[in-house]
Amino acid sequence: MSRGAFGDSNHPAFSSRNPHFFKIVLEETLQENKLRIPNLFLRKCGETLSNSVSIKLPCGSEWKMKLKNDGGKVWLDKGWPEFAKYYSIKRGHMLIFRYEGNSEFHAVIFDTSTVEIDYPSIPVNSDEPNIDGELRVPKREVIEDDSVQVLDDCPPSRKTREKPLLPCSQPHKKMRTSPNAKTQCNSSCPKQKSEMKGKRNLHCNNTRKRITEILRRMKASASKPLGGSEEVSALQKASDFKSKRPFFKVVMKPCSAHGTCLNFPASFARKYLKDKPGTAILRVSNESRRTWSVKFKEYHGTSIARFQGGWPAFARGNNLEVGDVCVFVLLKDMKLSFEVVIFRLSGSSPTPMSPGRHILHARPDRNQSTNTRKRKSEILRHLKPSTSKPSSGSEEVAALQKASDFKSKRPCCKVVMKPCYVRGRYCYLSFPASFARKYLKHKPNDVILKVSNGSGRTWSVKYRFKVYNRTTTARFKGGWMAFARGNNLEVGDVCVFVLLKDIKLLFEVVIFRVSANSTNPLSPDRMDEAIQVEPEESSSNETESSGTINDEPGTPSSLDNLLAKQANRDMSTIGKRSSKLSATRRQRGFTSIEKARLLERARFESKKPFFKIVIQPSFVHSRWYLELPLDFAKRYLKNKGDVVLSTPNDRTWSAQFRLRHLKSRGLRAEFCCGWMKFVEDNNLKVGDVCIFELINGCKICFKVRVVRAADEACHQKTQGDKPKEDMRAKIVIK
DNA sequence: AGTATAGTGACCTTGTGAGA
DNA sequence: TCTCACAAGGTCACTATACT
Repeated sequence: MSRGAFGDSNHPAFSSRNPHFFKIVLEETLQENKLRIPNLFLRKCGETLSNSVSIKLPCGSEWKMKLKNDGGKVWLDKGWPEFAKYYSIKRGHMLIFRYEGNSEFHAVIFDTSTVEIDYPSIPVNSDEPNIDGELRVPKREVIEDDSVQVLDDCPPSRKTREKPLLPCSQPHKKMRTSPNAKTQCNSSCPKQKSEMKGKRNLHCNNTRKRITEILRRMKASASKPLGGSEEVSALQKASDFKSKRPFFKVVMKPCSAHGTCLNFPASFARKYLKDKPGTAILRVSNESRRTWSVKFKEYHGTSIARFQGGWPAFARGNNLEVGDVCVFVLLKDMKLSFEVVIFRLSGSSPTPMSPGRHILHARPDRNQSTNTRKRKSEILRHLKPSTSKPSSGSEEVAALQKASDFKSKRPCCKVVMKPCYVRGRYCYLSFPASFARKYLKHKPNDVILKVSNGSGRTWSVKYRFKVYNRTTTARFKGGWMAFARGNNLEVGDVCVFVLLKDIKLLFEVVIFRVSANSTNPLSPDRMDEAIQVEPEESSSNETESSGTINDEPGTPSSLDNLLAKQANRDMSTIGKRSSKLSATRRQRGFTSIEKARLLERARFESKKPFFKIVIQPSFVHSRWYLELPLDFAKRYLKNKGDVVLSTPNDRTWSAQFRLRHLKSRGLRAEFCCGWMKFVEDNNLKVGDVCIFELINGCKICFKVRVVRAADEACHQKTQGDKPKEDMRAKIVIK
C-alpha cells in the first residue's frame, strides 16, 4: 500500500473546499445527449469555467468537452456523447464531479449497483483538439488490481439481503476474480460484457423486477444527500485508492465506528478468508508497530461477514468516526492480515492518515480528537434515533449543529429530514418512539404543527403510534406531506419539534435548513393558498363530497374544519396537480382549496337542513348528474325518488335522486334525470356554488340558490380592496 | 458473543376523487 | 362503470443497539 495513489500530483490532496456536484443519469440525459451542470454550481464557479473543460477519471483518462450555454443553462455538450458511450453510461448511473479549478474536473462514475464502475484498462486522453472525432490515445497503463470495492458495509436494503439483486454466483458488489478475469471481461469489451450479462440473466429469475429495484434504489440514493461534500470527499479519496492486492472499502456507520462490530461483504470473506471464522490482524497504514487482532465471522444465508471481538478496540484506537472510509487491504492470505487505510471525513483531516492525524501513539482517547470532529460526532449521536445512517455534507452538519444549539425547557425532539420525509409517494415523518411514548401517549391523535417563523401558520397532521411484532413506529402521517411541502423542507433540514401543549398536542417547529438559499415557508406566491388551522379547533367529522352540509340545523356548519382538512390534503397536491394540469389535457375539477374558498364565500345560514355544492365540470358537461353529500342523502333522502328543485323566483324542475353502489367507491348519492334541464335553464357554470335547502312538504323539495362564479369575479373587480366580509354579504344569495 | 428489542425505511393495500 | 392518480394506513424485513 502506498500513499502515492492519492498523494501524488495527479491526485492532489482533497480539500472539502473543492466544489462538488453529482448527477444521476436520467432517461432525458441520454436522450438529449448532454449533461446539465447544476445552476448552483455555476453560480459558485461559473466564472472560472471556460468554454472547454477537461474531465479526469480515476483510471487516468482525461476527456475534453465543450460547454453549451443556452439561456442560462449550461450543459456538457460536445464530447459528452462519446464519453457516455465509452463508459457505457446508462440510466441510473451516477457521476460525482469534483472541480479542481481552471475548467478541470475529476469525475467518478457509479453504476446502478451503487458501486464504482470498472474503468476500461486503457485510459484515454481526448486532449487532442479533435473533439468531434474523439481520438483517444492511451496515456498510461493502469494498475491491475484485485479488489472488492464496497462502499457500504451493510447491504443497502433489506430486500437485497435475502434476495440479492443479482442472485447468481457473482455477488452484486463488483468483484474481479483475477487480473485475467478482468481482461476477459471489462467495460472495454462491451460484447463480452453483455454476453456475460446475458448469461447471468439466464440464471436470474425475476431479474427485471430486481433491476427495477436497483433503479428504485438508485433513485433513492439520488435523493439522499450524496452530494454532501464531506462524506463524498472521503469516498472519493477512497475511490482513488488502488492496490494490486485484494481489498474492500467500508464506510463507517454508527454501528461500526462506535459499535461492537463491522460488517463487510461475505463475498470477500468467502473468497479470501476461506469462508470460516477466524482471527484477522489489522494494521493501520504507515503504522507498523501496532496491530489489532479481530475476529471475523460470516453469517450464512446473508451477504455480510463481520469483524467483531477486538473491533471496538480498533475503532476506538483509531478514532474512527461515522463517515470515515476504511480500505482493508489483504496482505497475506495465510495469516490473514490487513493493512487498513483510513480516509477521514475532510475538515478534520485533509489527507488520509497524515502524520499529524495519526492517533497511533495516542491511546484510544477520544477526548483528544478535534473539536469539530467531537462536535460532529456528538451531534450525530444526539440525533441518532432519527438518523441511523451517517449524515453527510457540510451543510447538513451545519444544520445539525445549529439544531443542536437549540435549547428549550419544553420537551422536544430533533429530526433530520430524510428523502422519505420530504418527497416521494410515501411521505411521512418518523420520530423517536421513546419521545412518543413519553409525551404523546399511544393513541392516534391529530397534532397541530406551528412553524416558529412568526407567521402563526399552523398545520394539522395525524400522529400514529404503532406497535407491530414488538416493533414500534411513531409517525406523523396524514397532513405531514402538506407541512413538508408547504415549508419547503429539504433533505438534511433539521426540524425541532417543541411540545407546547401535551393535551391538544401542539408543537412549535423550528426548522434549521440545510441550504441557505432554501425558500422560506410558503413563498409569497403560495401564501394565499395556505389555510390556517387553529389549534383550538377539533377535527370535524369527515364529509366526503364536493360540498359541505349543515346536518345540524341552526348551527354553523363545520366549514372551517373542512377547509382545514381540505387544505392539508390539498397543499400536498398543489405541486403535482399544477404540473399535471399543464402536462395533460385531462380536465380536472377544482382543487379542494378552490372549492373550499368558493364554498366559504357562499355563506348561508338556515334552520333547515342544507348543503352546498361547487359545480364541477363533470356536473354540467359529461355526466349530467350531480353528486351530493352522502351523509346528507342518507339522513334526509330515501334510496331513490323524485325531488323538486325550485329557485327563488318559484320556478321548479323535477329531477331524480338515486343512491348508487359503486364497486370501487361504495355508495354515491346523485341527482340525475332532470338535473341536466336544471343546469341548462339556470345556465349553471363551472365554479358556481349551489345551495340546496331542504323544504319540508309531501315531496322532497329543495330551494336552490346559485352563487355565480362570474358575478363574484365581477364583483371583486368593482369592489377593489373592500373587506371580504362585505363582499360576501352582497354576493351570497341571489 | 449471542440474543432480544427498538427503530427505520420501503412499499403494499386501501380509499377517494375525478375524467373518460 | 372503468381507469387512473394520489394520499394515507398499515405491514414487515432489516439494521442498530442494548442487554445478558
